[in-house]
Amino acid sequence: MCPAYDVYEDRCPTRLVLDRLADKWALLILDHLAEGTMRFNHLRRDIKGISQKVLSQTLKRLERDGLITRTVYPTVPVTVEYALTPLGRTLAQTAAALTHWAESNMDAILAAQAAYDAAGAER
Amino acid sequence: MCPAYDVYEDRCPTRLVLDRLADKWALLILDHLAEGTMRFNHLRRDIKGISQKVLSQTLKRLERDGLITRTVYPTVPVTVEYALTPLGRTLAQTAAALTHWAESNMDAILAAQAAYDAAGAER
DNA sequence: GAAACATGGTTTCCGTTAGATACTAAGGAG
DNA sequence: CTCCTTAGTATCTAACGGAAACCATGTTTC
Repeated sequence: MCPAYDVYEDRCPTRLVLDRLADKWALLILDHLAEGTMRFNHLRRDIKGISQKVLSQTLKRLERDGLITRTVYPTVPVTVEYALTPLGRTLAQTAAALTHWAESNMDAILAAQAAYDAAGAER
Repeated sequence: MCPAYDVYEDRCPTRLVLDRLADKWALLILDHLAEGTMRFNHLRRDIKGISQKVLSQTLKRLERDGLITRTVYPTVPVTVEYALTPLGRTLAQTAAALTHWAESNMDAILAAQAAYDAAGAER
């Protein structure tokens, strides 16, 4: 047991959570669901490049963690809606900070990579 | 090209960055380096459970992205120090938000998982 | 003089995972 | 009768991560 949770400890449960949060697709899904309730194929279309399997798996994990809700409507064909829980909404804000950081600092990173690769090529 | 960067676009470079940031080990390393300059084995000891290979690879990627610096001192045995760059420091703040979220919301997530698993077992 | 220890890695192997693709069920449109 | 939609599951393969061994180098120990 961890008296106080500590992500640096190997067996601390926070590690399990960090494993889940530190996932590109989970962050994108949470970030996107912050805009409102969405259906499976809607998410699949908007989050370009995600496969059906990974989307399905990631949604299931997020539901298990209590971050999103999954509501099935018995229409034909069946309709399934995903929405953030209050807990998920707090995390989505943090996730948004990460995606914003990425969008804001892209240029600096691309420049650093170019400089690094150029220095490496000279050797 | 993305006129404005957009993480939802498949080929946008922000996706590459998000891939890198959304990595458990990278987040922990950045978060830990925020406390100050550190050497290889120091990081390895503090971040419990990380393997040498993964630590080495992750440090290399972070250096290439311009987030950390790597300084070699020709002592015996050789000393290598890692430190955050100014860019890395801004990201470390965001990373800290994630690890803090994990530590703060552990209980809620564990409870959600238990409830989910209990409901699933009944079926 | 060989053996052990410290540093900061690289190499090798193996198992899990992710991604691509194809398929399912169940009704509606053409 | 065939194709379209919905929300997934099944299957196969390629890539990735972790464990452990190995490397170079110099100092200390036996």
